[in-house]
This record gives sequence, C-alpha cells and structure tokens, in this order.
Amino acid sequence: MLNYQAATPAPLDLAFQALADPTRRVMVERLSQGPASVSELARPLDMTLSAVVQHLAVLEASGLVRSQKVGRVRTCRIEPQMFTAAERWLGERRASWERRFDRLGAFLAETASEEIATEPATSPAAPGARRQRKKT
Amino acid sequence: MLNYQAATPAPLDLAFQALADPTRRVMVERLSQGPASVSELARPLDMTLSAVVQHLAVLEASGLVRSQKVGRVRTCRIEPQMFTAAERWLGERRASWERRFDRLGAFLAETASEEIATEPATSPAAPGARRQRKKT
DNA sequence: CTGATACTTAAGTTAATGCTTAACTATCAG
DNA sequence: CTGATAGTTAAGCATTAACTTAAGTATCAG
Repeated sequence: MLNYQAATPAPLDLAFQALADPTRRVMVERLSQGPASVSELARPLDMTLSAVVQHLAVLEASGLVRSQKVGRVRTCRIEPQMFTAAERWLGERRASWERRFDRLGAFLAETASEEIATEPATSPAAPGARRQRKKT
Repeated sequence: MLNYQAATPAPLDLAFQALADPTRRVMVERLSQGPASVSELARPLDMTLSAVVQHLAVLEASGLVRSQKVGRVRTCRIEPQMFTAAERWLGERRASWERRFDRLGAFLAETASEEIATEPATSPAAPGARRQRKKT
C-alpha cells in the first residue's frame, strides 16, 4: 500500500478503514448500545479473543472507540467525535452535489423559454503532456 | 485478509473500504462538484493514469461512483444512494447512544433524591468455556 | 498459595492493496 | 493513413491486514 501522499494517515483514513470491516462494525454496533468488556465484544464473534483484541486496537487507533482497564477487565466505549467527523465528511459531499442540483434546477427553470444549447458542463481539459512516471 | 464471515462482502464493507483511501476521497470530492473524465480525475493526483483507473474501479465496485464511456472518454459521476447508506449507518449508531444518554439523564433526574446505587450497566458475563479455536 | 479469568503479546501465514511498467485498443483530428 | 489522446489490461512487487497458535501476565475467588 504505497500511498505517496502523507507519511501520517489522515484521521478519516483510519476511521473509514476501521469501519470497513464487518467484525468491527458489529463491535461498534454493540458498543453504541453501551459500554462492554473485551470478552463481551468477543462473545458473538466467531474468532479467537486474540483476533478481537486486534480489531479493538484498530478501533482505538482510529479514535472511534476508547477503553480503560479496571482490575483485569477492559471496558470499551464509543468515542462520538470521530463518528461525527465521518458523518460530516459524507454530509459535506452530499451538500456539494445537492447544491449543484439546485443550481441546475434554477438554471433550467430560468432558461426554460430562452435558448436550448446546454452542454452537461464537461470542462475543456487542456492537453498537458504527461509521461507515465510522474513522481513529483 | 481472511474474513470468515460472508463469502460476499457487504455493501458497507466496500463503501467504507473505498472511502478509506485519501486518493479515492480526493476523487470523490472532485466528483461531488460535478462529473469528470478519468484524466480530469487523474490530473491533481501524483500517480499514473493506470493507478487512477484502478482506484476508479474500486469506487465503482463499491457503488459510490458510476461511469459511462462516450467515444474515447469515460465520464464519472457520484452515485448518491450508497453515500446515503453509509451516512445512515453512522446516524443509526449515533441515535443509539444518544437514546441511551437520554434514558440515563431521565433516570438520574428521576432518582436524584431516592437511592445512590447505580452501576455503569456491566452485564454479569456468564462463564462460557471456550477453547482457543472456535471455528463453528 | 492455587486455579480460573481476562486479557496481552509475539510470531507466523495468507490474501488483499496500492502502486509501477509495459504493451494494447479504440477514438478523433488533420 | 498517421499520430496523438484517452483509456484498458496484465504482470509483478512491496506493504498491510486479518487471522491463527502459543506462551505469557495480572487480577480475583476460595
């Protein structure tokens, strides 16, 4: 996974990556109903405790989940902030194309009785010679 | 990546996985402002066209993006439905813990002058002997 | 002290990812 | 027809991810 962009993965990288796994989503679903211990999280899952601990590590690294150990049991809980961040990113994209649709609608309504030439807004795309390897 | 749960990955797996990559998010950000050709998507990205095409394939497989080819240019655009699905999943989790917070608040307000014993709701956790390998 | 519980940590294995080259296939302009 | 555009496809390679075993380390109950 050579991602030549940032040395440190962005928070959203980690969040979406964490949510991409069905096992981890099950864990998150459980936790969104209230705190739970590691074994409680593991119970419905068909894998070793060890694997669950590793999934938990991914969730914690992503900032979606937090946990603390009291005695010998580690209690895990949801960390709402990162969820909000992910939700916000999605919402912003949606807002973007919805705004565009609104403009398009307004434009169509406005020019309904004027002209008819309305290309689907494909920009000219300058030539821009580019060799195959373009490593900065 | 041995994911012993489903032979077919769930839609949300693909969607979140697709969004987990910063390059693909840049592509999505571009597309949420309007349709674009493959080369247009590639222009700001520091990688070969080939790599961009592969990222696009991931986005299409996830259902977040759709594309069609006219002549020699492929025009890509956002597919809103899958975004909504992802946003909804996040929203439902949030609703879950917010509901819980409300109940907790109500409970605290109600018993404010009665008793004081209020454990953080850690369930009893039955013994349930389990060997290390528990492959169904 | 002893044994169960509840994790932890470290390897090791396998498959999936994110790239790169390189070679090809259609358009479209002139 | 020719050359440039725009994309496609197939290998190949290094890294990461998702597990497994196996062998710990702290609690806590009795």
